[in-house]
Amino acid sequence: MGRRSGKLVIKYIENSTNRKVTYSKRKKGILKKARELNILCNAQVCLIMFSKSGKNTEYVSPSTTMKDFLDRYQRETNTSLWEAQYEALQEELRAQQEIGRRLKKEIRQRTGQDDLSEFSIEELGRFEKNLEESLEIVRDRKAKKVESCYPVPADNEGYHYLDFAQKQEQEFFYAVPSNNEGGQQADYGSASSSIRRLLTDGVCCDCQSSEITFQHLPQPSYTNLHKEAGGAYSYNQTFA
Amino acid sequence: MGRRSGKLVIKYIENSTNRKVTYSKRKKGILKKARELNILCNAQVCLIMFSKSGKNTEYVSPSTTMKDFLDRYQRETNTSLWEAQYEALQEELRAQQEIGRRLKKEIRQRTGQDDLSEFSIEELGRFEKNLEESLEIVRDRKAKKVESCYPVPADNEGYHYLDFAQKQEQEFFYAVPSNNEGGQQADYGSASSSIRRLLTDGVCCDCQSSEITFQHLPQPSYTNLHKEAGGAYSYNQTFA
DNA sequence: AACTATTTATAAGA
DNA sequence: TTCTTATAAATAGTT
Repeated sequence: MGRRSGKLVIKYIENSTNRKVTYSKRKKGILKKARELNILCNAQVCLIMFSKSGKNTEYVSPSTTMKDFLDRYQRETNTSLWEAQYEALQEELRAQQEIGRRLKKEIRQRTGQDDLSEFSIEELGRFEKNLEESLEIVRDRKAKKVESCYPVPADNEGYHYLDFAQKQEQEFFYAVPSNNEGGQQADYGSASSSIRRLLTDGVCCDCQSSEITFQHLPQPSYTNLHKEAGGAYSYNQTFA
Repeated sequence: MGRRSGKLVIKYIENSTNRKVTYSKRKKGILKKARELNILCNAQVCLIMFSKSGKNTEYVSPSTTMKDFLDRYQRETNTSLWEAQYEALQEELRAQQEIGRRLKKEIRQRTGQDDLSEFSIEELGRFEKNLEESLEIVRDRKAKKVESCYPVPADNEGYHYLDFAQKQEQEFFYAVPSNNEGGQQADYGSASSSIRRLLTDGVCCDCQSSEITFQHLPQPSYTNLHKEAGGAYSYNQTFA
């Protein structure tokens, strides 16, 4: 089209000024076409252009953002434009989830909450022995703790210590019912929360549910950022 | 343009057939414009269209792929189309790692490998009680297993069963040294690997190392797919 | 899917 | 750049 005799040959415009003018005019034209296509046919259109000098112009049909548009593009074309960047991360996440699953199962098995039928008699025996050893360690620790908190006084005072220790035994080991009905909610300071809950509830922390929730984990800060970021790619109305 | 008296009003075409025809014609037209803009002005153009029915058509200037084009778009517009997703994944990974860390610590504490000094006497007492309960459960399971594997015969044969069970006790509980020096490497079939290793090694699976590796995790199948998919975004020359 | 009257886009000129 | 306008190109309505 235009004021010329004969068909226009589509070929790179060498003259810089002419090329720029043509780019400007045609850019305006194609943007208009994109918008018309959207209105006439209710089509969703995304158009991004970089001029030779690098300046970019974009159009995305209204009621969508560039990000949403490209998300849809990926979904519906069954392709992935950026999965490569996430691949390693996703794999790592899967591995970590698997680790968590196994660890939870191990704890459930250790606390008798989970099925032990898959183990042989021999294995159960070893497990039993292992628990006995753990029990031994804990008892030893407790004894040492008692000793350090309430050091054994001079020989002639020995009676008092033993008396106290026995009293403690009774209080500590039998005061809390096995199902912890009415168990107290004391502040246990810095010790690991899972063991804390174990100690108060008598069952493993979160192994009962399939998902562990750490309310005190830092909440991701991108949750809102993400929504806001969406607007950044919206329709840049360059044409009249 | 077209065979009509007066200017064309840009408005949604209600008639389905007309709309489809118009979409087809104008889609062809805008793709031609996109290619011409690329050739005439050496502009890089990306055009994606979704028809109302969802069918998509795309164009990317040659010598680029859709991915490269959008990478450039992000770089040069200083925007990020998928950073939010990346960060979400990273956050999720961090959370899972934290979960794993806590679970591992819990297991180490349960097996007496980890420091228990942070616990009070009272807590250690509860922990002890919990271990005793677990031990009870495991012993009960083992007893049931023995019973099911070697059912108690008629009353007058009872002696044989008890005799056998006692023999088992000795074999299972005292045959393996506490540090498992020279422990056997029997095949334990389908039971969970962490408990397996616990049973054979006498220590918690992988809690000693900071990272657990599961060589038998299913490898992601998309790894190669993705590379191949890359070509899918290249220039789709729809027009003549 | 073609045809073609007409509108629309735009190349060249100012 | 923007306007003007002659002309090519696109396409709406029709077959």
